[in-house]
Amino acid sequence: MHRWSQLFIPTLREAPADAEVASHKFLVRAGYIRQLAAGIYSYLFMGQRTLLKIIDIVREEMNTIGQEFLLPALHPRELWEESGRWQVMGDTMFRLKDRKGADLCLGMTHEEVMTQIARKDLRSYKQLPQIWYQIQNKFRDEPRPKSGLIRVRQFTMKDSYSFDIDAAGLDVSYQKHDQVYRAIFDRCGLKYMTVEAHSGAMGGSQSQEFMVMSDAGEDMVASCGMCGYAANLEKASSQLPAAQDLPEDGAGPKEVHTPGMKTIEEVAKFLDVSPTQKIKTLALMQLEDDKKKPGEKKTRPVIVLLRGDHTLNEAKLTTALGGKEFRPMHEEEIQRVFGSPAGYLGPVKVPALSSAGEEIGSVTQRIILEALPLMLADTALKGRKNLVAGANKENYHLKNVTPLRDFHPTEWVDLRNAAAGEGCPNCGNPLVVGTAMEIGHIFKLGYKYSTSMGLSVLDKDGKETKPIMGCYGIGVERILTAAIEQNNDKDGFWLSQTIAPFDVVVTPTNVTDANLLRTAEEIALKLEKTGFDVLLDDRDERPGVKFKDADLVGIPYRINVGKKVTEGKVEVVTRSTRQTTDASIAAIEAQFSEIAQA
RNA sequence: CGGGGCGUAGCGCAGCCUGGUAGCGCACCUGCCUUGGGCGCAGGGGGUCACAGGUUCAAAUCCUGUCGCCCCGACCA
Repeated sequence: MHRWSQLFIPTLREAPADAEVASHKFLVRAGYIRQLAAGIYSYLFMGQRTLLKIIDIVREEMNTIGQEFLLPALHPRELWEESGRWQVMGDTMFRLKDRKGADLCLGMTHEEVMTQIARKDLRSYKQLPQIWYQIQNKFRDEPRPKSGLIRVRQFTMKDSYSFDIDAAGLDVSYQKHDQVYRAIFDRCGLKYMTVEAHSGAMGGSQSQEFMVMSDAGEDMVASCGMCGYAANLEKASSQLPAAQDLPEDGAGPKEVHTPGMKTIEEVAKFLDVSPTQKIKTLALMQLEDDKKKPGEKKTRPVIVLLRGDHTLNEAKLTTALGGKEFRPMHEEEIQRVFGSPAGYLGPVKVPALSSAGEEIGSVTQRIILEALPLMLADTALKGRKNLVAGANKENYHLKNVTPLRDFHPTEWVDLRNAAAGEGCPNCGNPLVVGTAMEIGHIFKLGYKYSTSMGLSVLDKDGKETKPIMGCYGIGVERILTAAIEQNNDKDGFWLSQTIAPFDVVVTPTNVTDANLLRTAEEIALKLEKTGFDVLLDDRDERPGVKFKDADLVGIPYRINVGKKVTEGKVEVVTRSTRQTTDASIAAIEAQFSEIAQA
């Protein structure tokens, strides 16, 4: 039994001024955490106790499908050079040097180390499949840590990695994780949803995120209440109602004078057309490492065409560009490619790689083709007619612009952001867009690390084969923050009994009354014997102080030991509902067990 | 990295404009009192006013620089 009077639970009456979201305010006020630096927190008694309970659940469930490892947090540079990520990770990676001057980093994820182990000791297909996991600290020098424990620079992650002989095997490992993750989040008492996720720069592979809807989150999720479709906005698509085309006005593109009109809105209003009848032309520059000149970037113009009222989805564009970075064109680059200042850009008569599939003949020809701008048109423009676009001439726009007649995009791609109210891609029901917090992610990696780091085993036929990998993550602290975001009121928060630091706090209203204190101690001992985690609030404080603290600190039940003791009764209070039930002291084990689960 | 805000006692803040003994509430310690929703009374401890430099007889206050923290954006396997 823990006695509050002897514990360090530094509760605060007021939230720190710099806390914005509920979980941050309450974690500090309840004495769970204290800040050390931006995005770096100490976990105190109550916080650590809760996190350990979460970890117990994660471990128990993960042990049903995998084996627990513990990898180093400190990694040599060479390992990350092999996968190419020493460069890719940029400033997000914490880097340091040892006494000999050798470069090291703090692990932000562990694909490299896991693959290195697999590479050394996996020899045969007979050893597959394998699922290896660990629960460990991750270090990421985030550009902007924020919202208490929600985005931090050091945190606990359960990360697992699967190795399978083929894609069918990976499917099984992936499904196992899906099942286990659901079991974990269910047991932690979270309301969550799963969404299709952007697969990142590597493209193609399947990926699913576990999301908790919350304004404190950092992701946008589009979902359908009818058929259950849900996707991260980075990935979501939608059905659009047919847009009205303008009537043909003469033959072919026609210049119109639009003096000083630069924005879609201005031009649409001036010409009395809808933005849906306009083409939005974005001038971007793709960046790629120059193999001939290390450290320098090779550029290639990318022209993106969207319907006037749509916005570019950068994740989708990154995927379309095969994971390459991009940036907006500089003014002089726009002049060079379009021959016009920004504000009057359009696709007509701009030299770009056409989709007509030019035969790649001579070397010279290939070099020319590789230098041509890419023109990527959003699928919402497909089949449209008589649109308005910039004329690539200052103060002029073009009417009657029809795709495939007046310009030929390199490729048609889904590049736009889906928006609330648009039709679900599966069933057409209007989509809802909301804010969410990511608590887990399962991801089919494919052969990225097997290839870059040279992992192979012998198959049945004695032939070298690359195992296919998956990786799977859970943010341990995010389970706690999500739970608090979901379950709080003005006085504090309540956790599911499975993860709360204690099941119940026993509160004698006055410890100077020997009878009350003794009764409370007896109840606490009995409940502890029954299997509950019990906190006895034996502090010599007024009842109001103890009730306020009990409401604050996340414990799901409270037992008031007060004046009804003379009748042989105490009160059991459920924190979430504040429902109060009288229980008999003599039968407290049974009566409390009926309300809570032992 | 761009924009904004803030650094004064453990927490929340005032004082700064107009330079002159560093304050308030909560928390903390002692005593009395009180005991079902952050009691009351009395006494008390605690601060290099983020740091460095400058101006001045005198700097929390004015000037310059640096650092830290928060928010918005950019960024984010």
